[in-house]
Amino acid sequence: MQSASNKAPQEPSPAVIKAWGRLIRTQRELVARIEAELKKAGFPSLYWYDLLLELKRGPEGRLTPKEIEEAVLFEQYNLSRLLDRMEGEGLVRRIPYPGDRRRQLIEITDEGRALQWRMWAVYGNAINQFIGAKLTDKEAGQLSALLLKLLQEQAARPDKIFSRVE
Amino acid sequence: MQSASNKAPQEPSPAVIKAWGRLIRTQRELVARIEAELKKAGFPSLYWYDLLLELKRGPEGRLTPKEIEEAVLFEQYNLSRLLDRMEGEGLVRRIPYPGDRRRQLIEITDEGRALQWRMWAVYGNAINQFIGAKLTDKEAGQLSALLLKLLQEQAARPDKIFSRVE
DNA sequence: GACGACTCCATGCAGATGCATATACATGCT
DNA sequence: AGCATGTATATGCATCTGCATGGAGTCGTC
Repeated sequence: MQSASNKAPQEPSPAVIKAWGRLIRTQRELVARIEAELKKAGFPSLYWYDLLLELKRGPEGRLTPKEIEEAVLFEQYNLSRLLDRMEGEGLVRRIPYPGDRRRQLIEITDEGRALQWRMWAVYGNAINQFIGAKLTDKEAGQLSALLLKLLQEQAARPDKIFSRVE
Repeated sequence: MQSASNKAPQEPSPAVIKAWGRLIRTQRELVARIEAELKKAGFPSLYWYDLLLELKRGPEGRLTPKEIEEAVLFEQYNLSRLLDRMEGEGLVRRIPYPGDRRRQLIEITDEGRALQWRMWAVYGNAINQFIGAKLTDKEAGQLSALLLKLLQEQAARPDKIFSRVE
């Protein structure tokens, strides 16, 4: 019985360890470089950008905080305060959610849209420089596919199922 | 003249944008999951682990702060204070650097080694669960190779060189 | 329609981070 | 030697984050 489902700690294979190390390091490095570009241009951080972009894509430029949380992987308390700041800068607006007074809708303002747009000029350029210049489109596709596998839930493990006759 | 080397902002290709999005998101998600495992087991964050591991690998378990900075991509001021805390916990020790009194050597203590070891039981298991279970070793190798390309400096762009006759 | 359980968002407080700058030492130039 | 310049680490202060908890509103059940 080789595939016991108990909790015995499993040493990952060297290839897996290496891939994880590279993943964490590459992301940190690239984020640092890109953030530096944004800062150099006088813009706020990537989090602000992600949030603005997500809102812009939402129906009528609106999403609930809960939706934003999932979309950009933010902590609830953190998002709440980020929205305070962004509202203070006039980038978003809190409006009541019809039919449920616990919730609210966050709406991107014209100013918010404009900022997202201006940031993209810098951000897109940085992506191009730090990623586009290093990978062909084909390689980028392979990378996407591999990363997708990491995000996917263990889909009921169809492997070995065939061995369970009946 | 299609490959001008001026600074005109270049829109990255869709494949590249997608790859970048996946990279940033996958890393955040996996780090969050792994950090959650560590916390659940009562351990400090991955930064502490990385630092301890790096020290352990250094000659006699010692590195200068400068070396650590590069190895784990920490900000200087940040590292300085992290070392305060870790020293307070008895995990590392600051010792003078022979021949240069500006510098210092950070030495991992037995306690530090022990913590790194205990954390690995949880960390390794998490890596196995979140990465090892999703990728074959071959795929992990491909992922490593692609990520490596992203970290490598632009090696003198040998493409298109052949078109410059003479 | 009232109570308990739950969901959504906000917030007080402690601790961590970013930024600018300080401190201490080293090194090179004249 | 003396001074300007550079390198290594620390720190004051403002801001941001994490954690626990609070307050308001909803929903199901009786």
